[in-house]
Amino acid sequence: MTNRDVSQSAFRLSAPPPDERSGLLGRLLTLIAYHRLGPGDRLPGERDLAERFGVGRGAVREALVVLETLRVIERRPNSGIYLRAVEKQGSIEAIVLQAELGIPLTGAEVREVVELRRILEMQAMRLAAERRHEDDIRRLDAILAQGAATVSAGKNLADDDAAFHLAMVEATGNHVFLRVVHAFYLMSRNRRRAYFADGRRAPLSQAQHVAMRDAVAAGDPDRAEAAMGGHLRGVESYWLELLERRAQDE
Amino acid sequence: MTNRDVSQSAFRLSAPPPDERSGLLGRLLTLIAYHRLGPGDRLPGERDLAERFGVGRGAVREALVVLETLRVIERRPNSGIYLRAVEKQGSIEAIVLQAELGIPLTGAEVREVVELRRILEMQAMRLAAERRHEDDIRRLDAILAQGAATVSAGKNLADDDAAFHLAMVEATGNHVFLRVVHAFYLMSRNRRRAYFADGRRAPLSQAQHVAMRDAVAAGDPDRAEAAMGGHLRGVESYWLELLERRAQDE
DNA sequence: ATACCAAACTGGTACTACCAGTTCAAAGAA
DNA sequence: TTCTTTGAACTGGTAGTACCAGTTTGGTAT
Repeated sequence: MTNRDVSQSAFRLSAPPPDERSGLLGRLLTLIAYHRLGPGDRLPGERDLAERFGVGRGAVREALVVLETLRVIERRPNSGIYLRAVEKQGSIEAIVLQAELGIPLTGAEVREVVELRRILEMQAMRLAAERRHEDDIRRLDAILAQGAATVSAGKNLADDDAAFHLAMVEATGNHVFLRVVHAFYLMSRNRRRAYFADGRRAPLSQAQHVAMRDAVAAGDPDRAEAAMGGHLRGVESYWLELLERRAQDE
Repeated sequence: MTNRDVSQSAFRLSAPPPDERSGLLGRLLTLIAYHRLGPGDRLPGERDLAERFGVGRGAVREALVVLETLRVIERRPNSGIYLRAVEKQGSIEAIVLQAELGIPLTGAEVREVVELRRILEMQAMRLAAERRHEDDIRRLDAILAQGAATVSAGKNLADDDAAFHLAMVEATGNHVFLRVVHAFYLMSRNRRRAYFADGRRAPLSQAQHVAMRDAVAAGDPDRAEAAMGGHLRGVESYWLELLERRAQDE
């Protein structure tokens, strides 16, 4: 790439999946990254942005509303648009958005997500084992059956895997809990698909899932937690190894 | 300014308007509640909503964009606007929005938030005690000093309390963790202020906070976790008693 | 009863116009 | 020169219009 202007960002190069950051939101984040804007910095005005991106002002405003909702920016009437301390004040959904736009998580974020996921899911297993109802077990079984079909067909288990883990959290009966974990699965969908691209991993996951289901059905929190712990160890090692590989590439 | 760390803290809990539901967002949610709309149901068209609320279509669209990013609704081009399974698929920030609009949490939500908060903060204390740096301890001390001043002045400790707990999570070094807990504190700010409206609670909280700070500074995860556990027990009992009182009123 | 088609309606988008504040630099007063 | 004033330019907030390209729907012809 030789030519470099604002619209052709250097940011795109660092994104392994050139997942068409064509959307206005992506282009806005690209602009922020390109100009190295930090907390407190002021963005161009709405009219300026609209002209720069070749879209209407309404479209720009809608994108800005999203970023404001996610606590990425702050819009001060009659003054301007300002960046907030993203890494501290941003919402969890902001990371989800980031993932949807094809912006990969930073190394630090990956480690943090992995750590938090473990905390949440380990506790979820305890609660699920203590409180599970028949409906929960039936839902788990249905997902496992679906997963078995997916494995047989040689398809990607990623979504069935997510459904299983989310159903486990749902079995805690805590919907707020479910929302939080759901956000984590939304932000890591691409990585999960990549993980299961290696077909050998799916059967192992399925087997571990079955063990987890049984522990929960038996109402054994300790066994359930241990099963989840072992399951997560395998997944986490993949994520962290991937980080090391990425670090060596640079 | 000596306590610049505190006042210039990244956490702005001073919220948007705790105002009535005068905003378009609140009116939209009111409409949804009034018509008893559930998952899958279709909302009136944008033009209809605009006329109904006496605002421009652009304003309606911006409100809808917010609800869509929070996964409350789904907008299908050339078809309509549909409600999603809020309690399962909605984002955590949707609850924050709800709180900002003055819509109280349901009893189930309160119990779930309390439970999840305990899980998160107990683990946060362990990690904080293991990893705390000097900066973290200094930040905690600054917040405690600020809190002491607040108590002396007889003011409401709510925001200092939140700042302390968030600083604890920040001491884990996990920013994603911080984001999640931050959302919890955003959604419960009003309740926290009500809690500290009884001035007798502030000194107790301060004392417990000091104990927690010491345990973390000493690098003792078990003591830190236990201190947080005791602290939370008191707070939780207030929340749950409040629920019983509310239930009896009905 | 079925197949078909056109009108009505939908969200997506651009553009214009106006308001009410903020910002800031130039003009004026000390 | 230094400080004050003031006004023009600019800002986000909002309403309104027009058009596009699909979906939905109801009535017509088969």
